[in-house]
Amino acid sequence: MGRSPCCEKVGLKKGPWTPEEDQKLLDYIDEHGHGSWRALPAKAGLRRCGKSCRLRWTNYLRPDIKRGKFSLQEEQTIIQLHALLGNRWSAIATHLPKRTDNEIKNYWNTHLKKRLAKMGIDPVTHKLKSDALCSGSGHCKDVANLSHMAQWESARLEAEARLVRESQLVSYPVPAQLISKTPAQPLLPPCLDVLKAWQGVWSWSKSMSAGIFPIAGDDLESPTSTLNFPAENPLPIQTVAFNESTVTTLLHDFAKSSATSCNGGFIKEVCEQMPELKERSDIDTMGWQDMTYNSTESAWAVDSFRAGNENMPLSNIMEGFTDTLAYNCDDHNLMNLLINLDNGDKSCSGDFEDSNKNYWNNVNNLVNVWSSSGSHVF
DNA sequence: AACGGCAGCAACCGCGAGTAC
DNA sequence: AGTACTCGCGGTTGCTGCCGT
Repeated sequence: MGRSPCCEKVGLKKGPWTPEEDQKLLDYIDEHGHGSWRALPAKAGLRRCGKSCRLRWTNYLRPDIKRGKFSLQEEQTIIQLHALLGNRWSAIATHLPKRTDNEIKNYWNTHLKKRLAKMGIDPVTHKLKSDALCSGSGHCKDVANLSHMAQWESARLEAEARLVRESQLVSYPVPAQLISKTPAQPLLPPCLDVLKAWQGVWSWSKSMSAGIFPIAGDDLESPTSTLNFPAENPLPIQTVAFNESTVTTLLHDFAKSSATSCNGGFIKEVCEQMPELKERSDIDTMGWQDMTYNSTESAWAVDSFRAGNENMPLSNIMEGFTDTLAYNCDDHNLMNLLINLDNGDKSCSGDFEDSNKNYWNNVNNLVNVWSSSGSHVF
């Protein structure tokens, strides 16, 4: 049996909505709520299919929609989130209050994508097509660091999103001591620390290279970025803030996602390389050591990662570490561990040492923040 | 004024995930 | 467990208005 049509095609109106139709839809939803979209058109006296009604409502008629020109801040956010999340418009829209995914998608396709392309930035990878701007400034190293952080942030967004979902379905097996130490935190909006750090880079690059991201054309001079850093110290220490539940989920995912090459013992080993984590009895309590990936039981976790990161294999989260740490001579133990895991042929080079120290410091900061307060920073 | 090209955007389509039965 | 159904998402289409010739 084939797929049933969403509605009877015959006799239903298509195309642009008239003001009368809009009013009918508004009146009905105002009085009854939308309920079943499939049943709505008949009840509301509309000769439209339910899908069309839902789209009209969510993209146009809903009262909490902001229309009109995108602000510079919104443009920045879209570009940054697109770099993190790709074409996941609904996910991007959750970070832009009152904007719909459709509107953001259209704006990206008609404005931002072209603008980036014109500037020599690949709108898919968000990388410069030429490395001319990288020479001598060290900026590319910072961008590379942020790329690693972006991977973390992407994973964190995924984890937080799933926590939100799962909190409504099942109780996640978070250890009691974690729960008791975790202050109540709002689930939304998430703290986009990487974005803020990124804005710092963006702000810095504006002053240094006359606008590597001239997002809004000539009006770039209007200072809308929230962070500015002097050129002699362009990058702040980017503290990545995870709340405890998020880290729990993240590590949980690592254990699962890395299980093809190792079991959950990897997590334990990683944690033991980090003094702050080593002291945490939660690690054993959480049973990482026993975890292995089971495609039947744990498919949901893998899918969750993959769903939004088709271009970023699961192993890339790990690679984010291996790439960084493999160049950091100060982290031999963990480096070797990760190299072995990755089966890569990385050699230790000093070229990236400074910037990667910063990155590794940031990861340690993450742990510090986690251990000390569990609260978001910034 | 007429025409064609183009950009912007609303709306549609097909698919996948989740859910009810 | 299998099937049908609903909903949401992302890609794509096509209408509309603007602009240049």
